Amino acid sequence: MNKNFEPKLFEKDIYERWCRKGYFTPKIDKNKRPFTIVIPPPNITGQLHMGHALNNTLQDIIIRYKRMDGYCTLWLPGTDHASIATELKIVEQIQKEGLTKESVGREEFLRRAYLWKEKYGGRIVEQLKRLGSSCDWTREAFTMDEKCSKAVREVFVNLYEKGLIYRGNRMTHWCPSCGTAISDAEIEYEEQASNLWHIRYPYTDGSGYMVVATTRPETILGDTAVAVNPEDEKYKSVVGKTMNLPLTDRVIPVISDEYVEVGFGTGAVKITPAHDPNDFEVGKRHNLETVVVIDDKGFMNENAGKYCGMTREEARKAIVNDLKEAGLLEKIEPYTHNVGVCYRCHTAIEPRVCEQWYLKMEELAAPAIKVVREGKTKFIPARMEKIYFNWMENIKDWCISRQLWWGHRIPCWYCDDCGKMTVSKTDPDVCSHCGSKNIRRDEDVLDTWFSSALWPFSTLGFPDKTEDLEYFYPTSLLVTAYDIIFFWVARMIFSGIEHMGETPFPEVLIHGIVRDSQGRKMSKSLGNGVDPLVLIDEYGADALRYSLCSGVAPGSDIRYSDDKMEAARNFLNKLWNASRFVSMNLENKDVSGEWKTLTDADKWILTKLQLVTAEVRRNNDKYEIGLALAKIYDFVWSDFCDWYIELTKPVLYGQDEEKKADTLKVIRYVLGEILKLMHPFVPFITEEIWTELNYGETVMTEKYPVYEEKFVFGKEYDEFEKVKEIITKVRAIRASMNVPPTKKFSLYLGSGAENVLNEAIYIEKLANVTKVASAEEFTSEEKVCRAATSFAEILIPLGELVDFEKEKARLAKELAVVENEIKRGKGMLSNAGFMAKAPAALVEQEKEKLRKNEELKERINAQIAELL
RNA sequence: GGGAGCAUAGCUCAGCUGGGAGAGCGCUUGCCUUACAAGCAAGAUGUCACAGGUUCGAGCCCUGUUGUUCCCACCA
Repeated sequence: MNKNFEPKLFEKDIYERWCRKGYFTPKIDKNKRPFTIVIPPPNITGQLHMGHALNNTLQDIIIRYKRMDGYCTLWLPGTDHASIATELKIVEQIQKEGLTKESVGREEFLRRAYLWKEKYGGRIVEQLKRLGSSCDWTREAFTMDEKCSKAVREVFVNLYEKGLIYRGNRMTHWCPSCGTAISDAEIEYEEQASNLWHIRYPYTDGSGYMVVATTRPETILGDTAVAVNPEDEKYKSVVGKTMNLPLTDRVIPVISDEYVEVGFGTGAVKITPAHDPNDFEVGKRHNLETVVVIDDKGFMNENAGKYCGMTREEARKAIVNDLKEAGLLEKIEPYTHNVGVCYRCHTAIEPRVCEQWYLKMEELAAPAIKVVREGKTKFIPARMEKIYFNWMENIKDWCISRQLWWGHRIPCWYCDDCGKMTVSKTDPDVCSHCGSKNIRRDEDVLDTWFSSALWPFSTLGFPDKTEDLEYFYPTSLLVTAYDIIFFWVARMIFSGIEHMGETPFPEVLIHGIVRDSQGRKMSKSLGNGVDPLVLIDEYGADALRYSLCSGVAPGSDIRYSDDKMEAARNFLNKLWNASRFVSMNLENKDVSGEWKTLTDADKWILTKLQLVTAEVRRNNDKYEIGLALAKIYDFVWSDFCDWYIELTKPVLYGQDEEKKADTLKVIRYVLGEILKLMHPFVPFITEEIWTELNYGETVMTEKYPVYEEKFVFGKEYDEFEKVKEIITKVRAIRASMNVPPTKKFSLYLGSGAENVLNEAIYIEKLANVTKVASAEEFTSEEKVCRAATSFAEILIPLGELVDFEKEKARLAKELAVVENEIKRGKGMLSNAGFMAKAPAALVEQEKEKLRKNEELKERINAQIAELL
């Protein structure tokens, strides 16, 4: 084995071997319980970022743990076609050739998109592999593959036939840059510093003007009324009057509507039904005309007169200018407000009235709320359910059509003769209503999330009743970040219930996002992103996995830092070297067969191993990955390396061959259990050591360790804790007395430490003393340093090295600590309330503690007396 | 406007059903001890944000306050 842990040397080979051996592919076994996770499919346009790394590491840890724990595990991977994102890439490519999307046509566009997908769509998959993800690649899916497309079509038609999917002419969020409608969930709000422009609207009767405040002067051209609150005294007399709409020759009325808030702005609101959702509603109530002035690309249209052809921004400037010149601009007030932007391209959303497809949500949401209320789907942590309920209970109909080409084309045909729609699972040749051949297919595609919503069953073969669907659905767990609870989790839940009759997963593990070392979100614009692939190159996939998961708690964000990467790498290096120690000692040794006799040190580590195994399992079962890792870290570094390995040295470097063989068997066994315990978290290094030390073909398919009563030795464990205490005490004295490491001395143990004398060999080696004997044997006149442990006194003849002042100070300090403890204990035990109400075991424990402390105090006092 | 999270060592964070404050990094001191200096040993460091309350007992439970981060809604 190499002196240092160098993951580059083996990660790739190991992953290839796992794939080749088919370890990731489950064999359906009705006698086993399935455990299924479907991957949150990354976009084909995506590159692995830290969020993916965290998300997939968590899934891999859980799936590897369950696999080792005897489940028939399936981690089903795949990718998402990412309608808008991919379409933008292709458009960009086409533009580079000086062409446009329209000029190349739909067919050619799609051909190019598929080519692009073939070429780049697999990038992220390869990157997931580098993380060690144990996905079943034989079942890899793609939201636009045949299987998933069939499911989409089936679901669309069923929902349409049930009347849940409908076409409607409504106010829609429109992204002028992407050129498509988007759903409510796809809008983000950004706070932007802007102005409230106060504009004078002159009355037609020449009786002056009314001042209207707006944040969007460019929409003036689309105004069809000005509204005031009916209760507003200020305006009661003007309702019904008409006014000249500035910069146009149109005349609009003053109307009254509850929507207007008295006291905000000027109390008068210009109404632009075509370009504002609230105004649209007002317009409907008052039968106002809808004048569209901005087109689908964000340019002013022919209704905008001289401003036609300008962008929204240019028009705003020009209009404000013209208003100023016309003397109609009362004032400009700085104003900060939230502007809705497209979550993909961050362009300001333009609300627009247009014909789109919608999914009626009320009926679908109700049972989806119910399953979570009833605990049939649990969010971990539970507080995430509030986010879910808040969204589901206020849900609006979902706009599912997109004016794009890359995606699932809506299976609806319009008849040019009878004008009716044909919606069908198979492509029709004729109109299903009149039989006409003059039918055209809808141009639009479905929202990407429409197909993602079906992911837990579309990937398993739905609508066909496949063996996979039968066995693996419902899946067992979904692991995702909180930012896509609305986009994805909620929609999968109602889709699963609607189409499969069952919630798609009983548990949803929500994790946070990865931030930079200062707690900021990683973003392209800040340039603070960290590339997980670079980290894998530098530190190895295991170190990345470890650093992402140590200290991770469900639902909370984590910070990335180089320090954490180094800490992870150091820990793995520690494991590596511990294994190297075992490996070197095993050379040319026969360790087959059972061990014969166990030393107390062996029993101590075996007991400790059982305790940590039980705890790690408990944490794993609750998906408390961070806690499990912390316990493993402690056990491996402190107990195994710092104590047990050191304890084996006196034996391994000694002459007793039989003892040596037994010790080797124990250390080899404990290391093997460690490798199994750690494998789900750091799969590569554990596999490398496993095969390097000839434990077997792979650790991946080993049984995850269980707590074994037969390896728990309570008495010896307690006894050995005493040995450790003595060693620690002697080392501390050596340090505080400035005794050089080369200076050796003897050690005498007082009454209470009789049993510990049997373990002298360990104390000699680890505390660096020449001999350990009973205090009764100490007869020398030499100056001696006395110290107290919790169970006995110890004597160290240090001769001239004993410094009375230092000794006095040390003992005084120890005395103070003990006296404080005694005070605390006495306080508790003399408290009537405590004695009456505290559990009996606790009272006993306190009594025992007090007794021990009083003994300790006596010992220290005796030492102080001795000193004087 | 509605809701949620967080506040513990210099930094990053653990702390399970209330019962003597923890880890990593950093810091101090001494060590190249034949697994590992990416290491070993020994240390120092806390008004558990603040104010009340419940309790025999509160970092943990309740109420309020402050600071901070986020989500939802979106009034021109």
